[in-house]
Amino acid sequence: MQESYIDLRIARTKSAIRDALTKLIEEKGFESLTVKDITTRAGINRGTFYLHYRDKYDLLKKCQKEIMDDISKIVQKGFLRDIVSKNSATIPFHFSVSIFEYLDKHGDFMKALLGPKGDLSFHNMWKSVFENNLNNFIKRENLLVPEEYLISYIASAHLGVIQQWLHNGRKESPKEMAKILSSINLNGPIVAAGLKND
Amino acid sequence: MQESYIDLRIARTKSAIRDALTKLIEEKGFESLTVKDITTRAGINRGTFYLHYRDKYDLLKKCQKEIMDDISKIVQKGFLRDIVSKNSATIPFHFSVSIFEYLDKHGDFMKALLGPKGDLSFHNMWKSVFENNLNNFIKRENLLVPEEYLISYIASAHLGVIQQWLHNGRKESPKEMAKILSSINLNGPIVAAGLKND
DNA sequence: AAATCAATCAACACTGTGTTGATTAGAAAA
DNA sequence: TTTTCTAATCAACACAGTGTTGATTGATTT
Repeated sequence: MQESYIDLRIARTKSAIRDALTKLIEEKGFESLTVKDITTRAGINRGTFYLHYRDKYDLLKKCQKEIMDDISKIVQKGFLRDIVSKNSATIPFHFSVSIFEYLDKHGDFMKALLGPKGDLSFHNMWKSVFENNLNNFIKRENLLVPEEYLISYIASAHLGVIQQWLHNGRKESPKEMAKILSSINLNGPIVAAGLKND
Repeated sequence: MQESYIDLRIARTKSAIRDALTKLIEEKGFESLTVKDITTRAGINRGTFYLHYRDKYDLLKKCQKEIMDDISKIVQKGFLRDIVSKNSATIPFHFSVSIFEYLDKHGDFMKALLGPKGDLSFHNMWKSVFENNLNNFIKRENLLVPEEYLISYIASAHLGVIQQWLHNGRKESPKEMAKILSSINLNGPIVAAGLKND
């Protein structure tokens, strides 16, 4: 079996483009960077960029799609496991760990895109992932507050913690982070803040 | 006392520009819109725009600064009240109501800027407001989780609920929204979701 | 009614875009 | 190795939007 479906030149060019993209997003933010910036940084001709991507938005979209496809697989795995275990009393801990492990693996790119100069639509994709997941676990009969606000609350909170973790340089392990999240979720932020002895 | 410090023509032009900005952000997002778009929509000459703003970023910055100045005043008022009442056991309810009332008053602009096609730096400004406020209320001795993650969690969660509320057309009253937030904060999201009887 | 100054308009150079066609060079296949 | 591909290069193009200029118009103020 021949493995040479990809030309080495293409692989080199593409990874140079994506490395340049990651760095430039952190430096000046996605909207401020130009195709010229990317190709200069990547050390390739500007025309070459257009052989692979329609424009900088197309590049970003393709990078993000790869990420979200991976995440879908992780979500599916977690979903199957939960069907088996039938334990939906808490936001699944193992799913949470898997997510942090994935984020860790793609740390630089994630930090750039989920950071303060990142891409808002990518933020929203992540929120949607959490929102969809929450829909599978919420018991609609017992809600103390409107479902939509509860879901927004949790999804945004989780994204916020992830962003903070990426910003801090990912010092805590994925397991530690999952524990922190589940601790706040279970006790509630007020108890976690030590403002109420429950 | 003469009130005519501002020329009517300037006032008209500026409000036309800001109305156009609000609508265009909702339609195509801030980054995609051009100065030409704004002036065409506002019915003014493109050159006129540059008499008032350096570029579209300057316009956005000035709009946002007005908002954040107002918010600072609201925060200060709340802070003074809390010094008097000494009741810091909960995230202050009245502060929360004031914020929702302010957001309601500037609903269209807020929805545009805090929405999915809005401006990330404005999102971050709001998060900072919440984070700074939380720093005044957290008891650092009793924390169950690292302070920074707890703060990120709450700040992001609150912004998320606000965004959802703006997106939904602000159907609930500011008081209702403040109640919803404090309910989740006090009980914790898991209890609020009916997944644990506490 | 006169003075003031915001707004208009046309023209300018400049930067980045996306596409073209001819050429070069490096990877794959013989 | 040599030959064959084809990715990458390069220069040139029209086009969009930018930010600035100087002369002119006209609404508002005094």
